[in-house]
Amino acid sequence: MDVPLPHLDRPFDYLVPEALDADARPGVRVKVRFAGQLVDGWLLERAESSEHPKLAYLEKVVSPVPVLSPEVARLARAVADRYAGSLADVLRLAVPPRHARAEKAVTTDTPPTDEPAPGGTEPDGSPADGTEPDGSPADGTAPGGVPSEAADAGARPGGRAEVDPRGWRDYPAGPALLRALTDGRPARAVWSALPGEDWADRYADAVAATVAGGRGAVVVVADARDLDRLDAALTAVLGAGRHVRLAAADGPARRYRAFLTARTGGVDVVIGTRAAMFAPVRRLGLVAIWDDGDDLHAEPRAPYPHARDVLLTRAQLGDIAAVVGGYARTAEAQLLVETGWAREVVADRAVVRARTPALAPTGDDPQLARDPGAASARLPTLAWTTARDALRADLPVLVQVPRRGYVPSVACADCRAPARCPHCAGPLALPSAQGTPACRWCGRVAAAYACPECGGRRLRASVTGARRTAEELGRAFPGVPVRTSGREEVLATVPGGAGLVIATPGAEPVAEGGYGAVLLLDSWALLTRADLRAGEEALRRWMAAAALARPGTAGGRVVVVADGALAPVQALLRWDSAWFAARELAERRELGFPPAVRMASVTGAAEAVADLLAGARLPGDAEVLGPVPADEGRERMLVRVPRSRAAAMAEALHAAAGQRSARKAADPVRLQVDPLTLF
DNA sequence: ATAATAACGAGA
DNA sequence: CTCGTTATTATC
Repeated sequence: MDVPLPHLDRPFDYLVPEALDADARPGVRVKVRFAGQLVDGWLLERAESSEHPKLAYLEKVVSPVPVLSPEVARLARAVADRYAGSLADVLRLAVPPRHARAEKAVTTDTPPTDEPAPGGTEPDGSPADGTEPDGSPADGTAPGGVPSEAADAGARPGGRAEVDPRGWRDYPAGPALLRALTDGRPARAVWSALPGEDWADRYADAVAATVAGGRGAVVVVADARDLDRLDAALTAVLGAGRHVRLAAADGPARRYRAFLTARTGGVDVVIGTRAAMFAPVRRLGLVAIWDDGDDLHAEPRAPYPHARDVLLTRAQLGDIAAVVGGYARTAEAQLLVETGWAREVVADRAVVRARTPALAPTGDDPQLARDPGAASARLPTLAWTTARDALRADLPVLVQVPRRGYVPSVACADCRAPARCPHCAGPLALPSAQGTPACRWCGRVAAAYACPECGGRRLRASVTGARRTAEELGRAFPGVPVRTSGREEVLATVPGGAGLVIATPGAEPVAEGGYGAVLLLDSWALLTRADLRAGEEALRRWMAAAALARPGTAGGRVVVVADGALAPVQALLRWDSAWFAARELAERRELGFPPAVRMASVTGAAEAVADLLAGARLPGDAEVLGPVPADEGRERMLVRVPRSRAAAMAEALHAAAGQRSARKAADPVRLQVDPLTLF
């Protein structure tokens, strides 16, 4: 039933009239009379009998095309359960709106086929924690990992085309991963890409290996620029017409057309932005995501699923291989490695050293960094000389500057460590300019705050990041062409000669031959954000930019304007995001933050939030934190449970939301499981 | 939403 | 005890 009310989140039985018998197949959109009115719905399955005494007839089959495949239907149910949401909400994300013209064009003579999903661990009815990919390895059904070279020898069925591992040879487990894909084994990899790596080519190789074994693939990237790059790489490897791209930005007609092409088996490979995470693919053998730390992977519509988690759930449900890749590793990916669910695919340190640009921190003089005055004062000396040398060598220089608009928060005035609540480790904020700092989570006032890092007792507001203009930097290097790449206009590539490129994070163009120098400015603005992921996010952005530099042996240099003692800076200098992710995950275990635990946020009017939580039969070990004020007079509560209780918490919250909607509680409450930002 | 149903209370 | 009104609950 395509109604978003949580208490109606279950199937309903209808009679099928003779005239609709042929068209009424599982997966089609239907219209039925429900509570007196016509509503949209999904035909999930045909049955001989029903428990229900008096059934109504199906009103209409909207289109005979069974757009919802059995595999995606099962996935959508699992995703709804995980995120305390309704099946209807997930299906709205999974199946794009119908476009009649596109449908006519695609479904001339290719009816969809529904062979059963390969293998597959049945979720055995209960919304058990066992369907979760990143849970404890104790469920026993998760062999995981890339098979070793030795174990793999001779196991391969004959007659299958072997794909050249090309750049995957740089990673000891790489060739075995590709063989596993060709052999149709559900290998699971967390891939840390080398600096300078052409990630799109590597993903094209992985897809080609999967296709060579007769299976299909889904690859999700964060934005249109990455998608263009992957698109080109796949076309080069597979040839044209073997894959489709699925992105909301491509428009409804193109999107639906691509969707139907995949659904009807016209192609076996779908790439796209997060709209593609539910793409129906025949004999799906591989799901992959690039740069899973990018917050664009989080769906902003209910129930707010994250592309990484959807793909991993999909892999878990169907014995499908999974690759989670990026230059930087997220704490979530680290958890996959530490629980043994996935195996890491990383290069040897010697190879990392050979590929990494020369990386150096430069004394983060806060006075210089913060001073909005003269251009010369804005660039620390090392950054300036590094850029100058690269330009003299006729090489391009990339300057990464943070975007404006970071949330003001409170940090130690002496060492600039973000100030956290001594009680619950939430972020401190200053309610007014001269007020006492208070926790934005538990509301406690931190009157006698002392910095745990340096013992400092003074606090200051961290200022919002200021964008350097191209003109300002241009003045520092007269006569050099300056390009900008940012929100208004994103450049995909720049030519190889001397030139300055000013880019905001995520918009850095690829330079022909690599940059001679990369400058990472205003790091403190990234690091002092009031965000659980500030360190991880800073490292992710730095690595993405630094990866575009030439190797140190070819003159590539990176200067990060930050204190070299800080952990994210250390991780960058050593090009070791696995180390940082392990550290980050350990810290989150200690503080009780996701992904070490599962959290849900309940946001809405104060009474509504209290009402919902009062009606929720939460697991006994659930902690309820808050309330803290949210925007527009609403407030927010957080529920925290151990990962083993995640399914129970989601179920309890969904049921409580159902009770509320059943008695027509007006003021809405937003439920979010593992929200990206906790404060 | 809306209709069926259970619960409740006032007046006979 | 019955009727009429209101809260509750299911909606195939």
